[in-house]
Amino acid sequence: MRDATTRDRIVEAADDLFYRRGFDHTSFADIAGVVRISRGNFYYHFKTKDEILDAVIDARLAERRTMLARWEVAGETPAARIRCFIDILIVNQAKIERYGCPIGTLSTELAKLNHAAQGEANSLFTLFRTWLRRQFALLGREGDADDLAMHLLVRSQGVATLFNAFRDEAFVKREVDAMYAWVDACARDAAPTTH
Amino acid sequence: MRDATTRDRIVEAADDLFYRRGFDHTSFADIAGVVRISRGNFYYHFKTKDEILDAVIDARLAERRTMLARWEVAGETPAARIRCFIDILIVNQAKIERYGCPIGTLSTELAKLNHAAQGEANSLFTLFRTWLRRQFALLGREGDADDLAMHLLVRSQGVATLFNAFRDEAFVKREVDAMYAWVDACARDAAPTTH
DNA sequence: ATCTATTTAGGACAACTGTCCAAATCTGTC
DNA sequence: GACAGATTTGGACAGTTGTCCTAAATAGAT
Repeated sequence: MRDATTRDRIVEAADDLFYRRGFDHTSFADIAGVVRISRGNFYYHFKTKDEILDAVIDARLAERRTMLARWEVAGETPAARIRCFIDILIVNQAKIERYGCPIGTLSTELAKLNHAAQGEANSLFTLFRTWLRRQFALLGREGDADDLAMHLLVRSQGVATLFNAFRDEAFVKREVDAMYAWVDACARDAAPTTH
Repeated sequence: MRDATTRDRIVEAADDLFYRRGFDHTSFADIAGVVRISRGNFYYHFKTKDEILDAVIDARLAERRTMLARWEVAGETPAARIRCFIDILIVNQAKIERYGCPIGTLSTELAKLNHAAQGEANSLFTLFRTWLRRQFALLGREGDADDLAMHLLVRSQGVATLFNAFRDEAFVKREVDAMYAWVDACARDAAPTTH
């Protein structure tokens, strides 16, 4: 806790490598090579590889939390905030094309490894799910806000997976536009001021 | 090619283990344990682990091809055939809940490993994409058949990923019903016999 | 300048990895 | 029953893995 720079650099490098190569396929040697540190030095900061994973998940949680908070204070409408979420697919296009969604691919990998940190990793999903649910509720869809949140997660995850496979930017644009239209339709259905 | 039983048993066991644990995390020892074979025997049937992966992908391609052909001869409408695809999420519910989609998770893993067989694995996606595209065209949506096919892949992939994370059967049922309704709407939009 | 606690380096350790080989075993034919 | 080819065995191999320990280096306070 005293000198956090080395520990933070380890977490930062592990975060990046876990994303790009996967948790299991990233070795201590890989991380050490990036941080320029002795392999044996890890044990001082983390007792096991799983502890590094926990720290990486915590870092991702904190980062996404501040990102969501930033979207809140913008003073925009709930629909505009939801569009910020959809825009992740555009903003992070290059990385998603190569490595997929950082949250979805980690969750998938840990499920296959039957890893103890599955629940921790899924709390990343839950963070977005809860945030989206609140936005849909503010939109006037209190009744099915959670279903709508899950539906949007479904579509963003699916787009990320297939973009990673086919690497077709036009496909992403089409799907993002369709998600925009879907959010607008959600808002329209909520306001009973029909023609 | 002469005596295929041992080779086939290796491919079958590898197929299962690659799905449940992932390709990278499955060792020769794991497969040998299932097939009850000496570790050294692999080299007689396959020179490298990558050759086993190729054989597994070929086996999956053949299996899915016959499955799609079976859905064709049923004499059903294109919409009914598309529903067969959606029903995979219900029929294979237990496995998808534990291990995700066999095609999507393999594609994702090989992308992270930057593996040479990425293209081979993606041909599994292409198989379904092409088949769905044909069904949507038969439905009268020649113009955007491929977009509709990709959209359905998006949603099934997203549902598989999030089902694997949250393990909520009611969520799958909701999303499958929504996909049913979406297919019906596609058919309705195609036939210009509006009210 | 000395002492103490923190941090790092370098390597030992056993287990496991994919690959590869020589010897043994099995199988079917003459 | 002997032979030849196909199949399998068990282990060698060099490399990598996560873990762990001890000694050295560093930094800060006195």
